Order: sequence, then structure tokens, then C-alpha cells
Amino acid sequence: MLSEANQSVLTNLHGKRLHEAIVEQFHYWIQKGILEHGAKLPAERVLAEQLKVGRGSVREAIRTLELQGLVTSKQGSGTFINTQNLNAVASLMTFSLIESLGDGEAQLKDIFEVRHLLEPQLAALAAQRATPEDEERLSAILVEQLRQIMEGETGVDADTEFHFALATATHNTALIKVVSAVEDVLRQSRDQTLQQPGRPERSLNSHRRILEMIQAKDDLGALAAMEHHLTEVEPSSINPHAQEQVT
Amino acid sequence: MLSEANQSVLTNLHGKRLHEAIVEQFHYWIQKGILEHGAKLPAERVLAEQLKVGRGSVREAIRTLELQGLVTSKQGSGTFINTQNLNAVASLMTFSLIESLGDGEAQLKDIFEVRHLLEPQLAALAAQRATPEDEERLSAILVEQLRQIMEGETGVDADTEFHFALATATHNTALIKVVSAVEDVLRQSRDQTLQQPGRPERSLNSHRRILEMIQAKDDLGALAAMEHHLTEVEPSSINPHAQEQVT
DNA sequence: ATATATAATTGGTCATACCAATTTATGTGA
DNA sequence: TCACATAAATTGGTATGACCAATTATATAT
Repeated sequence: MLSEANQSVLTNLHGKRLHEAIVEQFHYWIQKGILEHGAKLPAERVLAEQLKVGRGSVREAIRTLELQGLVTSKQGSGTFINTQNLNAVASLMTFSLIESLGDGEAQLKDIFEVRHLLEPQLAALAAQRATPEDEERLSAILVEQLRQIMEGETGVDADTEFHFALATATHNTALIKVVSAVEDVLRQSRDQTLQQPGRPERSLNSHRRILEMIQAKDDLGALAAMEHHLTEVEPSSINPHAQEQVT
Repeated sequence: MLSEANQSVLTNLHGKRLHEAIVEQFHYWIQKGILEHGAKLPAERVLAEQLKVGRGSVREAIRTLELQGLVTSKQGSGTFINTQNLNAVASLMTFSLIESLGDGEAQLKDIFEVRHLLEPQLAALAAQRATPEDEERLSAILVEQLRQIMEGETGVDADTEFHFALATATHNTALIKVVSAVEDVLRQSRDQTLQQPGRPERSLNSHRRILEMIQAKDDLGALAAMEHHLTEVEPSSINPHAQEQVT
């Protein structure tokens, strides 16, 4: 099996950490079919000796493989290959593809796209379900946003708060989690977006329109208002042009 | 900061492994805002002492957090919180979604509602952007799903894989992360859903229809097909009736 | 042959020691 | 005083050895 696993197998450490090299070795073995589904790995101690590494490194590697869904460990019995779980292999393949894409602005555009998918419908839901307390809360946030803007701030915090409160008004806990995650990522960049002159005021105005629609229980109106709002606050940097901004 | 981290913090080991409990503790700290982006963690040795655990367990926990994109370690300097990247947010999202799911089926309904908001539009996007490779991949998954069904299985894995691949076909990394988080949470319950007679076949058929629409680049058709699919696979357990199932 | 008790196996955890990269402190010379 | 080289302290990375806990394999008694 893996008996010929000597130090020569793990020599490709390009600054990589040892357990990472071990993980790659297993990826190779699995992909090559040397380790099939259900196969039992040698005991950690044996594996450590065969690979000429410490047991700790083996364990850290196994931890990684376990998180990737490729193996499962059970105390007393052993560690087993688990390729039945397609999620594991497939998601890892796409993983490497995705990771190669830079962490630059492409992701920001993606996030806005997610917002476009989610938030208009979210607004519609909120219009259907918002309680008087929800509406009051949204209204209070807009007051705060106005105050921040008048004091020369951008109003980012209030802006984020508004979207979060809107999610809360749907009374859907899962939706709240998802939206707050997305908004969290956005908050960093949102400050820049709102830096452009006139943007904070326009954002506030479209927020007001959304709230009006919600108060009127007009779900389709809320949907449209949110769609409009998102289009308006969208950073122009998503466009290839207009890259220059005051730093 | 985390100075008050004594053994009482990690007492919730419901058969969980120690390093897993440590990971959860960090999830909590990060989500609670106690650990913000860029924050430097205490040294592994210190952390081990504070948590009253061995350094090895701390390292295995850090390995997990690193794989989830929540921290990055660099030899000589330290380990730092990193919540800027999308992987990190997705990890925390899954974590908190699962956490809130504990109470019962009320939240399951919420998750399905999120799917109803997201996936039809996701399908439409996929129809616009899917490459021939994406379509081939989707097609292959349906073949696998058919195989699983013919062997008497429910085809959950292939089912989950299909939705994930669909997200991939949008070529929107953020969307992929969000959807996979939602799907991850759903996979557990989906097995039950598909247990009902006829369900697996109907699921496969509606998957086929979605793929056809995508191949025809018919985005609105894909949207409608997905909407239909979701309505069809929706667990009747959301309904108070029809609880009895063959064990 | 079956059931039970015992031993061996194996993952899970802890402690200690040393290595390697990095950071910080120190000292020396201009 | 400042700059820069050097040394020390810090911190993640790895290796060993030990012991615990769950599981499996073996042996023993009935």
C-alpha cells in the first residue's frame, strides 16, 4: 500500500508546512485510487513512522482531511477513507479553482450581486410581516442616519443597521443570519462608496422610500424601492471606468 | 480579553472532541466581536494554559480555524484573526445557522424560505453564464443521482451536489459560499425529506428540467423550473400533518 | 458454542524539548 | 543622536514519549 512512503515522498516542501505536505500526499493517493472508499488508514503511530514525521503532524494532516470530508476518525477503531461524500472531493476541486481568483474587487461585485438577489425580496417579505415595532425601529434608524449625515459623517453604521433591521423584520432567523453575514463583508467597502458627494443623502432618501412602502404593506413597492436603492448605492468602481477616487 | 477563559468555558463537551470544543469557543468569541479582524491571538503555549488544555489540542483547533479561513498563522510572528475573506464569513454563517436550528422545525421552514428567495434567481443566473463545462458537470451529477436512486438510495449526496454545482455555474464566489452554507445545513434534513416514496424520482425529474432550461440559456425558464422544484421537494413535515414515516 | 473477562489496538490528550522564522532589545560605531 | 549590526526573546513548527478512553481482538470459563 503506502509502505514505500519514505522521506522521498514528502520532499516537495516548497516552504509548505509539513502537515500540508502530508495532506497533499493523501490527496494524491486518493486521487490515484491507491486509497479507495472505506479503506482503513494505518494507525497514526505507524503512519508517523512510515512518513518519518511526528505523530502530531500526522494528526494535523488528518484533521485537515477530516474537515475536507475525505476521512473520518473514530477513537478505538481507526481512520477511514470516505469518498462517498461527493461534497468533499468536488468542493475541493472547485475550491482550488476559486482560490486562484484574486481576493480583489471581483468579490465585491459578487457580493453586490448577492444583495440584488436577496434584498429586494427580503424587503417584500418585510413589507408583509413587519410589526409596528419593526417599523418604529426602522424609522428610528433613519433619524439616526440623518443625524450622522448632518454631522458630516457618511452614515455607514446607520446604513448597515437599516439593512439588518429590515432582515429582522422578516422574522426569519436564517435570513437574518445570511444577510448580516453579507452586510458584514460589505461594511468595510461601504464607507468608501458613501464617500462620494451626494451619496449619503441619496441613500437616506431611498431608505425612506423603502420604509414608506413597508408601512403601506406594499410588498411589490418595497421590492422595487430596494432594487432602486441597490442600483443607486452600487459602487461605480464595479464599472471598469471611473476608477479614480480621492484617497 | 480571553483572560477569563478557564475550564468552565469548555465544559460543554457532549462527546465532542476537545479541539472541536475549542473551535466552537473561538467561533463564539469571533461572532461576539470579542475577537475582531486583525487581532492577534495569545501564543499557543499561553492559550493552552488559559484553556487548561494541551498545546496539541490548541494547534488542532487552530488548524481547523485556519482551514475555515478564520485565522492565519505565521511562524515567528503569531496567529491572527482574519474575517475579511469570504470563506471566513461562510464558516461562521454555517456555524450560526446550525446553532439556531437546534430548537426545531420552525427554523427549517426559514431555511427553505431563504432557498425560495435565492435559488430560482440563482438558476436564472446560471442559465445566463453556465459554460459547457458547467453543463457537463451538472449532467454528470444527474447521471450519478439516477444511479443512486436505482440502487435504492435516496440520492441526497447527488441532490446537494447539484445545487452546489448550480451555484458554481453562476461564477459568483460569494453566491457559492452562501448557497453552500445553506445547503450544508439542509443536507441533514434532506435525507428525511427524500425518504418519502416517489420523492427521489420527482426530484431527479425537476433537476432535469432545470438543466434543460440552462442548456437552452432560458433564464426565466430556469427560474420557474427551480421554483417548481423547490415547492415539490419541500418537506411536508413543515406541515403539521403527515408526520408518520417508516423507520 | 456462547458468554464473559482480558489483552491489544487505536484515536485523543498532555507534557517537554528542540528547531526555525520573526520580532524586539541591545549595543556599537559613525 | 542616529543607523545598523548583533544578540536575545518570542512564537509557530516539529518530534518523542507517556497516559487515557473507546474499540476490537483474543483467550478463558462454563
